[in-house]
Amino acid sequence: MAITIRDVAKEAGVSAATVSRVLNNSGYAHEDTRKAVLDAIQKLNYKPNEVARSLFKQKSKLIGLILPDITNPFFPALARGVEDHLREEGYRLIIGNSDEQLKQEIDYLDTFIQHNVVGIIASVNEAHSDMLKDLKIPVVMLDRTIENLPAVYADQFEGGKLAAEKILELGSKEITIIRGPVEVRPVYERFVSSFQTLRQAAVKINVLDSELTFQGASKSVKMLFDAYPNTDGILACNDIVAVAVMNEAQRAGRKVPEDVQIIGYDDISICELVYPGLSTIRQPAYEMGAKAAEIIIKKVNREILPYIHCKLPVQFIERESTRKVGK
Amino acid sequence: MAITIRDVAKEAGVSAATVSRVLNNSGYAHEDTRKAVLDAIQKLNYKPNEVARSLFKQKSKLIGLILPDITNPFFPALARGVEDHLREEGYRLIIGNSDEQLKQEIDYLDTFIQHNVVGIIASVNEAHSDMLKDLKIPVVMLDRTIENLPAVYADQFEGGKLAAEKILELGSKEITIIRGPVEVRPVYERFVSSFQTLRQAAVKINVLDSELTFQGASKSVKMLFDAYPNTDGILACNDIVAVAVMNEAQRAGRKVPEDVQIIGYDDISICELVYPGLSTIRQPAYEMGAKAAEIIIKKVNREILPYIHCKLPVQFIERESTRKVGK
DNA sequence: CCCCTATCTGGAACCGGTTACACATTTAGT
DNA sequence: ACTAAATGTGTAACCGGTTCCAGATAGGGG
Repeated sequence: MAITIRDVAKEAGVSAATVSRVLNNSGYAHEDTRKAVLDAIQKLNYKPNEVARSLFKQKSKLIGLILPDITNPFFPALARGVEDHLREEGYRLIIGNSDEQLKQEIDYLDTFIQHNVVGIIASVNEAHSDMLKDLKIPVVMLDRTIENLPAVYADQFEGGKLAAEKILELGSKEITIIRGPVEVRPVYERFVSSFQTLRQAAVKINVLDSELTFQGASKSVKMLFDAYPNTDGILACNDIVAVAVMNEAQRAGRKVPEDVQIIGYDDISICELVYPGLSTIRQPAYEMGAKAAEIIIKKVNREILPYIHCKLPVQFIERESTRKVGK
Repeated sequence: MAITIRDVAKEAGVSAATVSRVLNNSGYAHEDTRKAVLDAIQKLNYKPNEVARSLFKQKSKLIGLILPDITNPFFPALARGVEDHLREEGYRLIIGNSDEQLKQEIDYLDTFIQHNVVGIIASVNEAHSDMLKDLKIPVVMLDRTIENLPAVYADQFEGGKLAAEKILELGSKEITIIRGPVEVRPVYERFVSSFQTLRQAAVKINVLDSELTFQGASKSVKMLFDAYPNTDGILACNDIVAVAVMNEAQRAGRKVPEDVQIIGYDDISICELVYPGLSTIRQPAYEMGAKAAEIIIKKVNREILPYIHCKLPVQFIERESTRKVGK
């Protein structure tokens, strides 16, 4: 059906082997021959079949990406970072949403391998590490970490600490931490770090649990101000929860940031769109994705890499849900 | 390296052809043989190589998806709908963000085909239709339409009309429509429909242009209330712009919905998280994605489909950025 | 002018599946 | 019991590239 390398060979009056050599710049090819082949390729609009290539070479131009849920606004930025960087190098992305389910992760992993992907970028729970352990292709963890695997992630410890320090510095006295699911490692870490930092200060601390999703967040947050009527500072486990809290605060007639300050986590795009703008801890999601892509490509090319952990810095983004520094 | 069909054949004491027949339930296979093969597969944990299969059969288990930008919150829902439905049927997704750029669309399209994808789901501008016209594999348009290609999309005409009718019904007298980029067809259609509906009423109409992105929205909307100080109703081209408008309204000291009502478009997840909750026109994004996946699978299986256009209904979601009906 | 090497090219095997076909063995029908 | 049809299995070719190897030609040095 489609144009094959033998069609090109015939058109150029050479053998398939020669076309292949011209195509890959491998071995010798006389200048005239090369030109004839290139012309034939042009004329027939030939595009080599990646599948055949992949079968013989035992390696494709595909990278598999496993993410918890692309519907959670933190992950599209990661994915975009990965994809943009990968594209420049000629790689394509097969993507799978796992919903944090081991079964789905394994399912995608298996089929990725069946498709000869040359590398895997995964954002999965450490408890599921077994499936990634003895793969014959490189794996890079993204956002999450698993022992002995290279990883790109943001500094949760610093992030949690930073959020706590800021809210203390800005004068909150009874602080409620909204803790996300403890199974999600980075979310748990930022909680622990915030908690420890707050504990060293003379403030009251409340802890409330919440899902990370849109649906879960509004529910968990409903009773917040009934349960802790005197809370005047809130550290949310992510921006979605923070926005839900802001919503609830306004509903409860509390002014943000005058009555209650709120700090989110992630710095997803909506932060600067909501009113008041949401102060937050920024994770450089796009850069994390791009970095993971960069590492996986190096690994695929068998470059030897000195480091295996790439911890990116977070920063406090001041908007309007916290009081102005120095006020 | 990996286990091949011949390894399984040797283990089971049969030929590769027999293993293949058992695997695919094609041709005959004695019950004992079948069992021996299945045992061998189990024992060796054999997973057939999709690449080899794809090469011979000239068709893979891959579908290509081209979206403008996964970072825009409307698209992840689409993608998720596609993926979830595809997964159930054993298909995987190669994904590409185009940023509406023809060059990138073509680039992805070409490589998708090189990878033997069996179908394409695309959300691209009608002006770029040429590249999709004479493909030998099925194409389904998603969110956008192109003549003569099957498409799944939401009813923009109805959506634009609905938004206009609602805001009239709820009493706004000077209505500002924020028009998105006119090149983006569905966005333009909803504008036209709103505009036409409003024109039949005795109200003043303003039109303001804006990008659809987070970055663009806040900028475009900055001068809104200076330019149209008497506007008391706003129809935004999407929810992001609507949220930016809400932000700006509150910043300008105008109460929503008392002083100014706002209706968004899309019903992305943040709508119910912001304060006040954003009334909007809901497009069933997840369902659209799932439907597109369903159609592409049927097409791949050479089912003959009676319809080629699947227009899904939109609905008005009432939240708090509009006054209560009947008040 | 000869030999050695560098350059150039095609044939054939290979990657790991699938399937057409040939051949062998059952099973069934009369 | 004898043939015809149904069942069961292996061999080999094929999908579209890549690469090893052998053979051919050209170029360079002595």
